[in-house]
Amino acid sequence: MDLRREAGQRTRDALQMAALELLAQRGQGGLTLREITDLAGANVAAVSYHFGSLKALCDEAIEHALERYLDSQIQALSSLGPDSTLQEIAAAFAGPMMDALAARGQDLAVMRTVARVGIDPPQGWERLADKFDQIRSQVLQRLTPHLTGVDDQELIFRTRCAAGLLNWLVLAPIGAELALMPAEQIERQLVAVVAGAFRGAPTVTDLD
Amino acid sequence: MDLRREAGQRTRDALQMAALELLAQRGQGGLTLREITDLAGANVAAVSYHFGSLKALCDEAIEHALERYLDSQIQALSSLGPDSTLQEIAAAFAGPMMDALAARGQDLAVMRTVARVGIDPPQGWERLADKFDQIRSQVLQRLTPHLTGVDDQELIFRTRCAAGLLNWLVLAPIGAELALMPAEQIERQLVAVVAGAFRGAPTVTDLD
DNA sequence: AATGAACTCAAACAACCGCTTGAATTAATG
DNA sequence: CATTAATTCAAGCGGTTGTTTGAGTTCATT
Repeated sequence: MDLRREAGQRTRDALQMAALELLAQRGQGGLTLREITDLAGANVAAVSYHFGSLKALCDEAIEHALERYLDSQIQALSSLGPDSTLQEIAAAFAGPMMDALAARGQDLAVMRTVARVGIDPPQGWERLADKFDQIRSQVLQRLTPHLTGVDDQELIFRTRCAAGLLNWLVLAPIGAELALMPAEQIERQLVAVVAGAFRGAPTVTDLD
Repeated sequence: MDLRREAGQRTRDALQMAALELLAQRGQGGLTLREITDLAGANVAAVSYHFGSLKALCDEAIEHALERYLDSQIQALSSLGPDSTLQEIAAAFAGPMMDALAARGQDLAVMRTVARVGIDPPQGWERLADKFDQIRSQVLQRLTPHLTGVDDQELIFRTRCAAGLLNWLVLAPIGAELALMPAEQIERQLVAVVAGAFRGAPTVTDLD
């Protein structure tokens, strides 16, 4: 029982990759069993055989993509020094998304899928809630020294705004334009915007 | 020929409103002919009779919503004084979205539909390109005096980031949480973030 | 009252949906 | 070589999709 199982795993992976690609393009409701199997070069029955149902396949692909993204962001944030600047924090926060935009390929599909999940959350996403918490607390911890006058609730709000901004960039057609810019230019301008959103510009000027 | 035509217009409007509501909830691919007609209290054939097809109905509802939003934002921006602060510009820019979040109702459906259009653009959106240009040039004109060291391309980039941030807030589930906050708190925190994104936080500190 | 246009309706249409089935294929095991 | 289990396949299942059709209803006009 070797070659058969390897072949099975291969079609399993191909199905999951095809599902991810279509999920990134059109979201959960916009894909079809036949589309996936055609793209993967498999038979329609392979989905039921390997995953049980189309929904189970999509759930697994989404959760896999989401976990992959969260881990990369956690790693980027935890590699920051203890006295990092606002721009360094922003660069770490936006890093995975920027890298995906520059690399195109499968990473971009992962990012697009993650971003779509932010709009239409799947049902099992609570299973990854601790990783979200981990990211949030890390960002909060790094951000607090730079924004002493801002309470935690507002810092979380700004972090979610920054995350939403990034998700938008990879999802909207502007992302295609972005990918044409030199990577260093994307990096510079994006870090400036994200750091600016973190810092904010309150009406009552209580900044340092 | 009076009462009959009025009744016809009534079901036409009901269909368009139902389509808008479902478009806001689930996007272009996630709605069904029967769902729309059920919500509107009409027969399935009414769609073909009044609009020709489901797609034509959706296109009309989307374009109507988009035009309504663009006009409200143009009006908000043009009511700004000549020497408005960064926060006032941000408030005008985010105004329509904030108002919709506070009002709930049909305006929110318009905003959600507009935001979804930003991700999956309909084919006829070029017809409104001049209104997009109008908004962009107005924002640029207001923003330039505050950010003398930043070129137009980067200002446009920051504007699109700010727009994406707003779109994200009305689309993502965080929007539901936002609506629970006091309107003044939303206003204050959102203006701070948008103005912060406009201002940016470049690594080379060339701010005033 | 009769005509005719504007509109609505239940029923049906082909096409496609996700999913299942039983046979065929493949490769490890006795 | 015969057996057995894992995988693939074409074909078909009931159900739903968007759209069409022709009869029926409603109301202004004659």
